[in-house]
Amino acid sequence: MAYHHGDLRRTLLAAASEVIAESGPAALSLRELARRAGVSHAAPAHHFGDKAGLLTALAADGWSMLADELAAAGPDLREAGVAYIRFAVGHRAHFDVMFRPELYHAEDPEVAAARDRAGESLAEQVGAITGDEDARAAGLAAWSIAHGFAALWLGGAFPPDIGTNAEAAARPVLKFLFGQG
Amino acid sequence: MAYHHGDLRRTLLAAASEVIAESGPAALSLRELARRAGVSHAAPAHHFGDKAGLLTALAADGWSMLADELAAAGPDLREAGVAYIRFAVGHRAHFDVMFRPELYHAEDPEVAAARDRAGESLAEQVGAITGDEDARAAGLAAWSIAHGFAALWLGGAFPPDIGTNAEAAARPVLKFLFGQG
DNA sequence: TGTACATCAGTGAACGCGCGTTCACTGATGTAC
DNA sequence: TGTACATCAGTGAACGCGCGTTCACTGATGTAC
Repeated sequence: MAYHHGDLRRTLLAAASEVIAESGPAALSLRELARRAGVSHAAPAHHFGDKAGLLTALAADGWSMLADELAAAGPDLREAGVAYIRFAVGHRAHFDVMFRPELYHAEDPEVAAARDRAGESLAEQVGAITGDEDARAAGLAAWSIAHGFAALWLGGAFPPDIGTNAEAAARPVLKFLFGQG
Repeated sequence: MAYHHGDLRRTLLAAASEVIAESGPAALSLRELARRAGVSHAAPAHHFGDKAGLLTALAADGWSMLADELAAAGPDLREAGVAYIRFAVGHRAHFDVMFRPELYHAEDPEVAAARDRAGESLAEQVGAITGDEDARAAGLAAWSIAHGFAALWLGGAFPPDIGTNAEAAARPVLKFLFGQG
């Protein structure tokens, strides 16, 4: 192992994802990340300042990826819901952290920009299918159902016979909200 | 202060609710609870065995209260959604813990019984408004939207202009799901 | 091509802290007689 | 009414642990000349 790791920042973020996906953000310690990266225990602080700094980087990445996936889903609100759930299941650690603003610097400019970008995607998709009157309630409903499904799925709250494919399980549920069309 | 507290178990659970509502379950320590209850630091372990034991008691209380509130909402599914959200906002600590089964003994018989009771309430309410065909998807949709709204509300994810009354904000959202009737 | 130097990524020893758990104990309560 | 005894709620000292943070340092890299 060279003295200079070369890509330690990215390696530490990947290790953090693993730990959080396995045991939640509470179980995260900088020393554990250092151990996983094969690096001295003081190295993570060198890159991120402190634990909140590392989680801020993770949250920023998460909001940014979510914004990309929502934009890629196109104007179909139901597809956006599926994309939201796919993101949550596929990037569990990011999803977990993003919605715990008390764990990171939520007002960090990079985080705020990515979060706003995700919000705008959703707003456009909602606007495309509703009148202005119902737009707000429809947007909250769409967000709530996708978020709730993802959270309950990740928490293992659904009965076991729902299977292991979140996307397939989600489609009929989202269909119920947005009609059969 | 008498040597025998008299109601320490209940006092410790109440203190745990406060701490969790303020800072999340990760911030909970038995020693902090003992401090709040004005009792020696070893006393909580005496009552609950360990931290997971205390959270198990909290989860059991939570599922039981939720089951009661769902039953009290009557056969109207939309009212059940409102009751679910009211419970989450009013008993934030219980709600937080209930859906983190990794933190407590989720297979504890008392927990399982209360959780099943809540599930049966929901199933009855869903059955009352849908054919059998859609019952499953409708049930998951109803649970998802109520749970998602509650989680996003508690996480402070909604825009500030949504106000401070969760129940009032939730009604038009739930209406969007279950029709205008 | 070679040397000097600045920069900065990562080290490792040291610190103090709060935690969970253990365990022999003490004091209050209630019951038997 | 009084005494003996069992029970159990709560004590407090002690332990070892992993953590975050600090700080003087060392080794690798890149650039100027």
